[in-house]
Amino acid sequence: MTIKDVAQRSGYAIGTVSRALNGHPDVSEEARARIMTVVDELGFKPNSNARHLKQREGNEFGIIVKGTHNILFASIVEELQSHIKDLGRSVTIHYLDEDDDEVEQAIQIYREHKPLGIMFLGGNLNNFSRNFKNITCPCVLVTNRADTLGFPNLSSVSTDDVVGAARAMGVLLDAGHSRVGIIGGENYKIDPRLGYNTSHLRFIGIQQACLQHGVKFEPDYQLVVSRYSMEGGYEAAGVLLDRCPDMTAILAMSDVMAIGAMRAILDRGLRVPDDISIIGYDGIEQANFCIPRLSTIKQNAELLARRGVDILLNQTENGQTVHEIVPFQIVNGESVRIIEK
Amino acid sequence: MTIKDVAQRSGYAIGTVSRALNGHPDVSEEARARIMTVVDELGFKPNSNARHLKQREGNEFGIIVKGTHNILFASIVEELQSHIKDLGRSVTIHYLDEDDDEVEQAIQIYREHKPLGIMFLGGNLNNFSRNFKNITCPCVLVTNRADTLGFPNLSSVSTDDVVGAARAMGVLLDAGHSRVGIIGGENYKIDPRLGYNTSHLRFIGIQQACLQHGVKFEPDYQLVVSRYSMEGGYEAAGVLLDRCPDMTAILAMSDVMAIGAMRAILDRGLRVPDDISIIGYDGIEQANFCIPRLSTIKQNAELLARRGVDILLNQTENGQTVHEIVPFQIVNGESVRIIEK
DNA sequence: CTGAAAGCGCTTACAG
DNA sequence: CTGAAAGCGCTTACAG
Repeated sequence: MTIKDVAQRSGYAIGTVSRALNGHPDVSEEARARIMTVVDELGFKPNSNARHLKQREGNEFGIIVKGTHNILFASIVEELQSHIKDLGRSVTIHYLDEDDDEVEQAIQIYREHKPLGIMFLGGNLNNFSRNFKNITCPCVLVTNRADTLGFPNLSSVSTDDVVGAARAMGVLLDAGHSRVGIIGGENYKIDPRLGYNTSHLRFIGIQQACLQHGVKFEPDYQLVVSRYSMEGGYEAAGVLLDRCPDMTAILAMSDVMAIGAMRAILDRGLRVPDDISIIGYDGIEQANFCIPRLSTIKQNAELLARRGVDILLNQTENGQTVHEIVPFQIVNGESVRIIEK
Repeated sequence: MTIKDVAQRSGYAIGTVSRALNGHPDVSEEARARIMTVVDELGFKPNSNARHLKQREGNEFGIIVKGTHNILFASIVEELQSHIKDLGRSVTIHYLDEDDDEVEQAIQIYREHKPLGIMFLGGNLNNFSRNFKNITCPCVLVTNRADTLGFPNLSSVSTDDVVGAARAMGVLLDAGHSRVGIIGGENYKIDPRLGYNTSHLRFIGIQQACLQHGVKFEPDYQLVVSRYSMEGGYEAAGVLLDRCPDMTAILAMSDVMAIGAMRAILDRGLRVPDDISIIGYDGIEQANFCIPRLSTIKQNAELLARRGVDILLNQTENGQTVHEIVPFQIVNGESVRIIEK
């Protein structure tokens, strides 16, 4: 079943069928109606390989999601989809492995789909700086800053991770916790001119908060690095509990790690927040279903998505890139105890 | 950058380049080496649109995942990927919306990718019975039974949902709970000759367990239908708590619903399991990090995946379909209390 | 408004 | 073992 069958059956040439199918204006109402009838009768669906192979410019947006397990991304994707649909545009979502090179994949997608624009959910600045020059359509990086990269077609919209982490730490310090364990992601090396990765930014925020509060910060002692998962958080909390007996609180750089940490604390016979307070980061749905409810820094998924779409659309029209910061919200759950001084 | 560039630079014809690229045997070592060098130099990647357009048979498997939010599926996908890679095969994963027609999508993928075989993660029997006849490559449906459909190229591997749910209910009944609330998914209508959907099978299992234990089962009173989400479980539990004041336990047809229900119970000032016991279904990672740990029926993701791959590979070789049942495991968490009689 | 034809980047019989 | 050529199913100038 190809466009040829539709042409034959409708009595028009395949070129006309193609034009009708793609909503070109230069097709008579009569032809359009006849062709559409046949398309319905036959249940014809165009072969997207052929279409993409020939088309010089697609009419869809692309979303590249780094990591299928990232719950925050999942909710941003959902918002993204609905916003794009609201605006009458369509979109294809590409899920990548956590450790795939998202820019390399994007180059492939760019060649093969010629999207109107690409949204990246999560990204590694190293990958961008190395290869992004090969992509020339409008793009926006969501949840990471891209201003330091200086590409003329790459916008970004993100939460200020330095300030967010500083506020998270501030919550604990204000509550009287001066011995705080940190569960963080890895601060992988980036050329400092490119900026920092998310974990590193949050690290800086924590450092700043300690400085402001006049509290000593000893990463070698207080910080344990782990994967962004419940299991990772569980293990890291175990290490911290062993290493820092005087610790009264834990800051986890993501909610999933915090949830793992909570379980580890309980398994040691301690209680949250009575013995150990805990604060997470991201504000995923699950944080609100935890027992006790998790205090956290909630990234505004809805706004990140909406601004991401608007920025990208705007960029396709006038070529202007922007690097926007979206506000976060401090969620006071039940996992932080105020210490009497 | 196309295969033409590689041909030009290597001094071979594009046909030879194509054969070298695809590992055909009839290429001299010399040509292969030279071509591969050029491919590396140029960083050439074949255009998959062109490849798929022309190729009469792809060399990859396809996985179609129904629902991006399904945590059980996510872990099965992970296992699936690694098993397929272990066997030296490659695979493309297609994520679908919860309410997309997975068979219609599969037909499109089948036409455009010509996969060696397709694995479905989750599926609606109605969709299969309506359209699956258009797919003729080997397929396997994972987590649902497909034996009643009788397609000659569709295997299945699943957990016995009737027995699983009966055991879940049995756990509660054995513990002395006779007033049990059920949080279930919708039993949508299927032609009974086709079998039942997952929620319905679990419903039947619960019914059977009650019968066996000589306990009355009144769906209209005891059962609340909801979405498979924490929020859904939360709301459903609220309804049950209002409606059934003498209820001492809840069975949720999925862990995520159970987690939502736990939070709802706490928000009413009740405790798990002291006031209300709860058991889930699926055995997702998160169940083990809950506070209290969730008792549940754990589907064996690793085995479902491994058998799924083996069955599909076997089917590609000898055309035989099988419908396999994989054992589950009862996880005794901390969420079920034994009532003194 | 419509048709005929070129061509997108590959793969694959077919010769040699 | 290698090359020349046909063709996959579309889109898109180009005529008319």
